Amino acid sequence: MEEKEISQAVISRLPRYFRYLGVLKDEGVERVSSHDLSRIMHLTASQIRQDLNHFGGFGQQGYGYNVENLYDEIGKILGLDKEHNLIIIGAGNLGQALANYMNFERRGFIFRGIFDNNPAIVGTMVRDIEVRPMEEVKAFVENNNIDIAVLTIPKSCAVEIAEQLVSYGIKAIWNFAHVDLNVPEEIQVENVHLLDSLMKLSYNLVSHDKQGA
Amino acid sequence: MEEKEISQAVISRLPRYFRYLGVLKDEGVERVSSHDLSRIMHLTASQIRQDLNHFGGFGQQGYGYNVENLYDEIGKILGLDKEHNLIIIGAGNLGQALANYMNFERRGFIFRGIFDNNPAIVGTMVRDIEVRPMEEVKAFVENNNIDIAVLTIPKSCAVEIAEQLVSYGIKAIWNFAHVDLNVPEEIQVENVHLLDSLMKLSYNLVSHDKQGA
DNA sequence: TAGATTGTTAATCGATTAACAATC
DNA sequence: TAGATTGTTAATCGATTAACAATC
Repeated sequence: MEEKEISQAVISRLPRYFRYLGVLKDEGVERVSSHDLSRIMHLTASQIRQDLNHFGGFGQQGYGYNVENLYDEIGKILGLDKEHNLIIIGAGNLGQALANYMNFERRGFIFRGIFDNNPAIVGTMVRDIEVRPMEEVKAFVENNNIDIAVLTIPKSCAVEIAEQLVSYGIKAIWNFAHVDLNVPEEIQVENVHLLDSLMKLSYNLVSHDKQGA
Repeated sequence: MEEKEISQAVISRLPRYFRYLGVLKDEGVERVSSHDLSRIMHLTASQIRQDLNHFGGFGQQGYGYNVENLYDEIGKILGLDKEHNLIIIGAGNLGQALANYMNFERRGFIFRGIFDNNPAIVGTMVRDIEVRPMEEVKAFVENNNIDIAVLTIPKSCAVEIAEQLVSYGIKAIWNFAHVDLNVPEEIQVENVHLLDSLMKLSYNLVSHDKQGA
């Protein structure tokens, strides 16, 4: 158990570091100092060094950080060197869009199946995979080593279905339903509450207008 | 200028308050104390009172908060009593999914148009609205009082198109492209970086496994 | 009135920033 | 070696929690 307990604030910044380092790497940049990176990313050099040092001393005094090395290390920290099998629950517009958007695949998130309880949708193809009925989820999860479920179903049934998925052995839920789930704390949940995000945008828009008036 | 400067941490919690109050309202609950609400929402009563008091004294000693009134007030704070016209830039899977998912409409976010530069998509119908070519964006924004643009385009062109949209008069951008935009600070931007969110889930999944081993 | 619960001030906690000795 | 830049400790800042007087 090398790492103690790293705050979610730090974790949330890791994918962004990863992204910027990827760009630098693609540009052929070999090394970067915390100061350089801070200018590009609009945060403080101090914060970058603090963040990275939660996971180890990746830098070298007088030199900075090796871009490719740091990129790889952060990838490993994020678990991108491992493959995760995921299924999508709910083959509506959003479920299908996520299934088709598969930059995720490139990062090790493998789309294995998609399920829906609407007979009109079951049997149709989504990205070479047939939509299966909900009754088959249990067996599918158990037989295919699925650890992530993506919830793109209405909030009215999301809480219940999440509980079922956990009982089938799911370890993590990427929740797009607009409701807070009720699962044991060892199950990882990441919420994407689109309406909340849009409301926040609305607040900032309206309150900025008010101040500018 | 009644409000000074309210932290984004507080703003981020408002939609969640709004959601829970909506549920209570639908259940016919008339009043709620900060303590009751804290138990339901899994946060402290103190935080709820602090958060709400940034915007005014909505409660009453010895009674608590009137559910319907507080719901309405938070709605107003979030700007949900006003209508916003929005357009979607990029009619791929995600753009179409968002166009069709219109719980947003119920909150005053009105879908007015959708644009794409792919000739194979231009002219097709998305939710009774024809996909228009990108050349028409400028005139459309100027003539239809559009204030929000939803970006569901590849990151390779997102930064440039965002700048153009701003020059056409867009006030806010809901950005689904996996890149940080470069717009003046008076333009409100809300990022939805799906891959970042999934990576965070991955981190928590992997690091939890490690600790449980 | 007595009990309940707010609004608000003060205390605590955690996260960010600054500073600097260590070291490449 | 001298200069650069890290890793890390200390200082600051901001956000959360606790406490309590005000008041319905």
